[in-house]
Amino acid sequence: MKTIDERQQVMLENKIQKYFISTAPYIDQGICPTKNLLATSLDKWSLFCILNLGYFKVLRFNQLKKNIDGISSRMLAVTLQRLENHDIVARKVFSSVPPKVEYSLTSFGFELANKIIDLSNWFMDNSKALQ
Amino acid sequence: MKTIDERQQVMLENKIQKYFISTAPYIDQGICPTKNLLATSLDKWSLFCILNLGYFKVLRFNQLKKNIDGISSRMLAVTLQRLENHDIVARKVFSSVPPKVEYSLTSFGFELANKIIDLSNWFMDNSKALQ
DNA sequence: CGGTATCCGTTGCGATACTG
DNA sequence: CAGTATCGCAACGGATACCG
Repeated sequence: MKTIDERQQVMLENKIQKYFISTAPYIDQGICPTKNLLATSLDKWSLFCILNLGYFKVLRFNQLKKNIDGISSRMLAVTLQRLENHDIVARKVFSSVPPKVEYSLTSFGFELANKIIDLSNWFMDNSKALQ
Repeated sequence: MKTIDERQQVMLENKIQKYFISTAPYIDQGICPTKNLLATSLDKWSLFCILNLGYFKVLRFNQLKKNIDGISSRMLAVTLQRLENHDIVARKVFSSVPPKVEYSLTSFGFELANKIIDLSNWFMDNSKALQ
């Protein structure tokens, strides 16, 4: 059991202060960045999409659907659209018949994938409660 | 726009592989660690609880309720219980009348708070889409 | 003070069917 | 192939009332 010293505590307080200062203008407009950025980018299906695209680099719609066990067309479409709107995923359409659409991570999405997987692995290594 | 070189890609692939290997046993039991750890620890109310406890160190139930704008008793209770079950928050009961209960972060919760706030601040600094 | 119990509207999301 | 449209169930979560 590590102890939390005063210096660590002050560092955390400063970071939290920074967060509340930078989010305040959005809160005033009724927009919750916490919810819009974290919660919606880190839900279950988003995570699987990001990890799949992080691993395979480029995937088509039905390849993603096969890889992500249990996802419906609707949720995959909704999730990918949201990730595209957040500039996490890039969508490339080839105008051919039958249609072909390729999904991949943006550079922002690639950075995000790294941060998320680090957090996830830390969780798996350190959490005592997995249920 | 940074480019993603081959070395970075391979590093990410390895991390993702590690994640899928370490989660596989749970998946087989029908438990989804991704959902149970990330999604439930990082929802909107959990975040506010963690950040408040990170900032003020120790808070009582109704102090938390005042600080977290809009939360109901029910959701605060549910959220705190879940965080306690995940060993993120510690609950200390003083058997007195009227009752007094103090909440604080565990050392695991403190580490988590740091990781979450770093991710949140990175989001605020780098994301183009806040809605 | 620190919750729990209940009700109930809203949202999420899976299944199915359909389309350019 | 890559989605959209519609439906309907189930879970989430807010409001209110109540309790040790």
